[in-house]
Order: sequence, then C-alpha cells, then structure tokens
Amino acid sequence: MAERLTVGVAARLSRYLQVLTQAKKMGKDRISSQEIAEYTNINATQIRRDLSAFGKFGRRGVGYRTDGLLDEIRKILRTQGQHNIALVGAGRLGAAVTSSPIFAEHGITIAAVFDNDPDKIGQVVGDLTVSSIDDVVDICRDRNIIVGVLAVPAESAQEAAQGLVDAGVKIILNYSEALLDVPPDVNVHTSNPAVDLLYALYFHLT
Amino acid sequence: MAERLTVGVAARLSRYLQVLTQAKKMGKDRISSQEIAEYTNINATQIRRDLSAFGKFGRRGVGYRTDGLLDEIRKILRTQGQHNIALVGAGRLGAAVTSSPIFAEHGITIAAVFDNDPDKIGQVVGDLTVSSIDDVVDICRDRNIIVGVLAVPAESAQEAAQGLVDAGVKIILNYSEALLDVPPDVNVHTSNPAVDLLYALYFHLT
DNA sequence: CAGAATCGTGACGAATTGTCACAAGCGAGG
DNA sequence: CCTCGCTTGTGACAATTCGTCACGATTCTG
Repeated sequence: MAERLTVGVAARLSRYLQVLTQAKKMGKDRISSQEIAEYTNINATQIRRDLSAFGKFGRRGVGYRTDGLLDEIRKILRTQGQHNIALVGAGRLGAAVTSSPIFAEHGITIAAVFDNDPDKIGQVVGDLTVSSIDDVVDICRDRNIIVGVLAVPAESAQEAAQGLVDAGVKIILNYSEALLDVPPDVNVHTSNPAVDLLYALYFHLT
Repeated sequence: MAERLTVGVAARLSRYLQVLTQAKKMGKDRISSQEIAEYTNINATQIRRDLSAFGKFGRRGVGYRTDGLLDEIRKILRTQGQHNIALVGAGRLGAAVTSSPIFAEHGITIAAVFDNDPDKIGQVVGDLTVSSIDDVVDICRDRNIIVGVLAVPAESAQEAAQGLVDAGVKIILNYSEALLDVPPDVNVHTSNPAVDLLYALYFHLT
C-alpha cells in the first residue's frame, strides 16, 4: 500500500476514476471490468489486475460497486478531500475553466484567479475576484496552493509560470502552447489539443 | 515508411512536433536530442532512435535543423497540409478555442461552429457564423469534415456527439466530462483537466 | 589539427503489457 | 435446492517496449 505506483498504473487508475465518476452520475451503481474496458480501450484483464493489486474490490458474477470503487481508487491515488488551486488568466479560457463543473466534481476548488490586465483585476468571475498577478506569491503561500492552471496567451506563459514557481507552486497545468522553463522539482503538464488531434488523425489515416 | 507506427512512437512524435513548433517560434534553427529530452522528459537516446528509424535527419556534432525535422515528422505522421474541423459549442470554451492560435499553428482550420442555443445561432465568432446544430450533417458532409471538437456541457455532449457521428465525423475531441457512446469506427479523445491534475498530484504527494 | 559536441546504432536486461486459461464466488430462475 | 451464466481474481508465459551503456562516425570551433 505504501509502494509508489508506476506511471502506467497511475495513468490507468486516473482513467478509471473518470469513467466511474460519470457512471455514478448516470445512476449506475454497479460496473464490470468489461464496461470500463469499453470506455477506456484498456484490456479488461488488465483492469482487474490493476485493481486486485490493492485489494479485492469486486464481487464475482456481479462486478464492482461504482461508489465503493471510486473511493478505493481515490484512496490509492491519495487524492481524497479538497484541493485548492490557482488559475492564472481571466480571459476566455479562464472563464471557461471557472464556469466548468469539471474541477469541483473531483474535489478541486479554484481558490484564486489572477491576471495581469488592469482592466480585469477586481472583476468578479464566478464567486471569485480577479487578483493582480503581482500578488500571486502572497496569496498562494497564504492559501497553501501548490497547483496552478495556466490559461494565458503563449507570450505571457513563461512570466506567469515564474510567478507560480516563486509562489511555491509545484504542479502547473499549461494550456498555452508555450514551453516552460521551470526548476526540476516543478511538474509541468502541457495540454495541446491541436497536437492531440494530429496524433488521432494519424491513426485514422492509416 | 508504409508501416503503421505503434501507439508509443506516434505519441512521442507528437510531443516532438509540439516542442519543435515552439522552438521554431523562438527562433531556434537547430536543436539537439538532449534539448528535446529536457522538454519532453523522454530519453535522448530514445528520441534519436525514434527519428533515425525514418531516416538520417540530424548532423553529428550539430543536432537537427528545427525546420527540417518539423517537416519530416509531419511527413511521418502524414498530417501535412490543412485540415478542416468542426466546433460544437459557442459558449465560453468554444470562444476560447476559436480565439486561440493553437490550432492554426498546426495547420488546423476551424471551418464551422455549431450550437443549439437559438440566441447564439447567427452570432459571429472570429470570422465564422454560428450555425444551428441541426445543420451539422449538411455542413460537415459538404466540407468533408471528419474531425469535431466538443465544447458543450456534459448534458448536451451525447446528443452533439451523435450529430457529429451522423455527419460522418470520425474523430471527436471531447472537452466535456461525459462518456460518449459512439460506433467503433469513431475515435473519441476525452480531455479531463481535473483527472490529469489528480494524476499529477499523486506523484507530487509521494 | 585537437577537442568537444552530437548523431546513429548495436546489444542487452528490465519492465510492462497482452493473452489465454481457469477456479471460485455470486445471482437468477426454475 | 440445483444448475447455469456471468464476473472476478490470478497464474503462467510470450511479446513488446523501454532504459541504459557503449562507441564509432561526423561536424564545428578555435
């Protein structure tokens, strides 16, 4: 239980988390490894093996209880409870992020919003007031925030990332196409829909 | 050259594409496997091996020409030229997508925007007019669109996806948290920032 | 010309994954 | 109560992928 998961296992568990969350919302109280396999394109045997490595969560002939499995996976990933994150960028993408239920659904709360545009500072998005990027260090330290989401244009990305790093943020979700230079102890996840699309396109064309 | 790439290789080539695109924008005309490795966390030897499987693109003692390597990878992935895609959802996320340069940078053009809200239909976003989702079949078939981006709330996602499928779309980028039921010949890529975040969080906590 | 940098590539072990198989447990239906 | 179908948990093993070390070949710099 105290062992560190491999990257592959953790990635798959995350997928299961996503499927289970939705299955629960759809009112399914039970789900089989085969059903999860259909939504994730992960081998059903592999799924059972992944799960059984941490305990016997399922019932033979029946499947897994959606609720119970959700809790178990959250325990395994140690991501139960609430997590506060900071959002940088109050533009269109930032607005989309704050108005999406996708974070709240997984126990993630957007606890602060920053921007460098004087016109946007002080504006209210959702139930938060946009703060100046100059205050990122004080506010993040104060609220113990270690995760930041970058929703800024590529030109401002590096500067914004540096602010987050200075504020003690260790995980950055980068929605700009910029490459970020950060210290080795900071983890950057860059999401580029266009590249994902080209990747998908390759498999369609062949 | 005619061989189908494995999933792993194609995924890595996509990462290289992303790095090279940015490196080019930053004015770098040469790049080494070591530099790519730093941005992608992929082993430098692995990178050289991936590339050399398709030809000798680099120059010893120098590195790779950014431009040339970009072209070669595009050739390998067969994603050169322009690609038209459809966007469903003219809300905040849709607006963010249309205003982002991230697609255009990779030769992807948003050729149509759809929504089911009568108030939004007819509005102009960027240089496109929002069409009714009811017209998705006609318009997509007409423009030979096989890729769709879903930027709608989870409640509308399945319905919108069905519209795209009916229109002949084979690749769907799903930005909602919904699970989609589609025919087996349609490829769905779901992007869930919250789940990605929990995944990253696990590795930080251990 | 010497030296540093970098690619291309072989070899090999380690880790991961896919696959088949099957016993054991569970529920439904008669 | 008994049988049948479904599903999990798990072993065994092959296939694939990946990381690592090594090293010759090539190119640029000074």
